[in-house]
Amino acid sequence: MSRTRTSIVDIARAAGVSKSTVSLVLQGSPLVNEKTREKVNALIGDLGYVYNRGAANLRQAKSKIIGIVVNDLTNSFFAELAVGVDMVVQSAGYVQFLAHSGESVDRQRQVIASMRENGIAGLILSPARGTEANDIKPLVDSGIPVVVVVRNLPGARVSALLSDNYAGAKSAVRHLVGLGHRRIAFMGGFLDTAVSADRVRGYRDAMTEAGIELNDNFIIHSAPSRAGGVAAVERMMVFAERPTAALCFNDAVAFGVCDGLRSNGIEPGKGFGVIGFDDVIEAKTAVPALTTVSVDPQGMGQRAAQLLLKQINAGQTDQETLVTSVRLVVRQSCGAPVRQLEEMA
Amino acid sequence: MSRTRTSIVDIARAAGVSKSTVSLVLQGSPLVNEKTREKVNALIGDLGYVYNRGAANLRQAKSKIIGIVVNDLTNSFFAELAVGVDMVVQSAGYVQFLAHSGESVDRQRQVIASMRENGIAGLILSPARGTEANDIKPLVDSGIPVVVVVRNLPGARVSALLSDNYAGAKSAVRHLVGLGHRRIAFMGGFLDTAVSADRVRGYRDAMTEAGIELNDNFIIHSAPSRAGGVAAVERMMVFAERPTAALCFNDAVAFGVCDGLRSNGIEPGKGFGVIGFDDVIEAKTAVPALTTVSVDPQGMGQRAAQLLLKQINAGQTDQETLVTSVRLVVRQSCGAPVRQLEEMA
DNA sequence: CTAATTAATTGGAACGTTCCAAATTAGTCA
DNA sequence: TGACTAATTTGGAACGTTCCAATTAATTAG
Repeated sequence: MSRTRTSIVDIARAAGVSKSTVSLVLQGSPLVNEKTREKVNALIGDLGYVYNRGAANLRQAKSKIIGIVVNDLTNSFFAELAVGVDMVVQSAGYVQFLAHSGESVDRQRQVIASMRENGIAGLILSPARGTEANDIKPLVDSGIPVVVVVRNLPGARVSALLSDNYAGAKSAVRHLVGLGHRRIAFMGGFLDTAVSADRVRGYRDAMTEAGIELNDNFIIHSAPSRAGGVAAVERMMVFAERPTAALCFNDAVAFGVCDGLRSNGIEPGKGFGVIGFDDVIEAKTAVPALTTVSVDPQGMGQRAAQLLLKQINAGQTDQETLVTSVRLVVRQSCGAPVRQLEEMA
Repeated sequence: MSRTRTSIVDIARAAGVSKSTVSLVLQGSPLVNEKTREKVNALIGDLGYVYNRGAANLRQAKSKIIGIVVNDLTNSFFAELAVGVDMVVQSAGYVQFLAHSGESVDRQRQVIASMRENGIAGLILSPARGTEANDIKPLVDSGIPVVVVVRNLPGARVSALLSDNYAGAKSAVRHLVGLGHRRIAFMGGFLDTAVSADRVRGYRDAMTEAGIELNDNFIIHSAPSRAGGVAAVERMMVFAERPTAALCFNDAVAFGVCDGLRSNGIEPGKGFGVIGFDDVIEAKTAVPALTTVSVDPQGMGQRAAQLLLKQINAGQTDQETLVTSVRLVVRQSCGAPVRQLEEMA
């Protein structure tokens, strides 16, 4: 309602002191006398003053905004990741600009440009499919720290936080083999992302390692979503010799596979072993509880944020690539005897 | 890497023109000569100039940032809502500050304060449980438009966008009654939110309307999550006379109920009718596909954003409360004969 | 060719903060 | 008390934009 927002000079005038002093109070400087500090703080409350961070940034060129753009917020993996980032970012006194690229490189470029204009101090990026190092080059050239998560961006001079997809896939397949499965499928995802490629590679290597002949039909690509999982099962059902278990590209696909199996009269975890990837929250409570390779999206978000903050504070932009290890969480869907390998949270 | 970011005067100097002219070009003013415009634009590209929106806001006091805070990003309902908001906000040239309150009123207060400092032009708020009108009073008093979504905030002078929970619950129960059910439960959610209260009220009224005696045991409160759904079923199983169908607080609970039923040897949609609420994306592809009251979170986000933008542009803050109607989407989980009432997308 | 228009351009003030060097006040010691 | 030091306080000058009034250049009319 107020014609013009009350500024630092308004409270300075009211307190009978200079704007510089008020500024000092605002920054909690020890230089200022206790009595004046109190007077100023009281006035700040009374006059309903709100700090203008924009003006401050203008002068000191260090904002308290960090940007995060994810390729698909609708996927709970990324939503959790964003929550993880938010937690640490917020408690470090920063605020988070979140945008969703919807897997569109164009849109991603737009939002990154927009974030730049708004003066972000750093960026966490889960790149849209098809993103190239060049897309973020101007940003990194300008010296703004960038941390890439989940999907790598080869050639870009940025830090990256990835999960060990290869090892995760391998251990999942080994576990299925250990349960006696030989005809094991890989379901969901396309080969257009490094994540997918790594998981498939892990699957392949584990199979050959176990002395099982690879059957290319058993790698069934489909959308990395619940619907994609259903579709993969449909395609599998026409095979003469069907798989007895599947490693899925992610948990969403795995849930879809369970759905698909059931509508074909097969009970997941009984007639067919299913393993997912990511360990989203629903994995634990689903029926049957999903055996999955735990990536801990929220923790990943936290680590990404910490890494970014470190770089922001350090000033220098020495890139580092962290591959976080993953672990297989055995629950019911793979058909393991329950007594075995209980999850240790 | 550049010592200091290149500004409007840098390109002015390079182009041999005044900073005012460059500013004019930036705003696409028709006042400037075509030739100079080209020259300036070229320089802008070459020198890697990036617009400083903060400085501009300082002068013109209208930012292009809109804030959105949701109580739980992890719930896909809210994630989709945020995506909806993002879509229209982004195409209107705004950018979105998104924060997640995690149902904590304190944190919510913090992030709203932070957003204010950063000069948001408006706020979309899905309030944390326990939020009061007073919590956002300073914000609305300062003249910043606020749109409250999903949960109302009685007493606050803000616009609200709610869904007709009462009518939705009623129509769901009527449908179950029409299928011949008499012992119908309401599962999930607590009575601490208006949303929950409205849905329960709709359930009660529809029951009495149908001449069915209310059994308070059949209202089974639990966490509004998948795990809560499982828990509700467990509690139900000990009843001597069990319900034959349930209306669930939301889709997450409904999925949990399906899980719980199955682990008790009951097949959802066959032995027991299940109806959810919200219509999140997974509802369609789940097995059995979930009959649910469609709220269309993404569309709701879009409408909320449009409403907010309207208020921002109009300047005046005349509050309006919109109750959007909902519709029952009949799929498999309620046990309806498939031929009946097919979904019309 | 001059005056009157119209089209382009331009300085400087302003926005709300921080920073710096300098000034003021208070406090201490001989 | 006077000189010296420590503790506070304070004017500007920045920061990068927009806005306004005013100036200059180009065009047209008479």
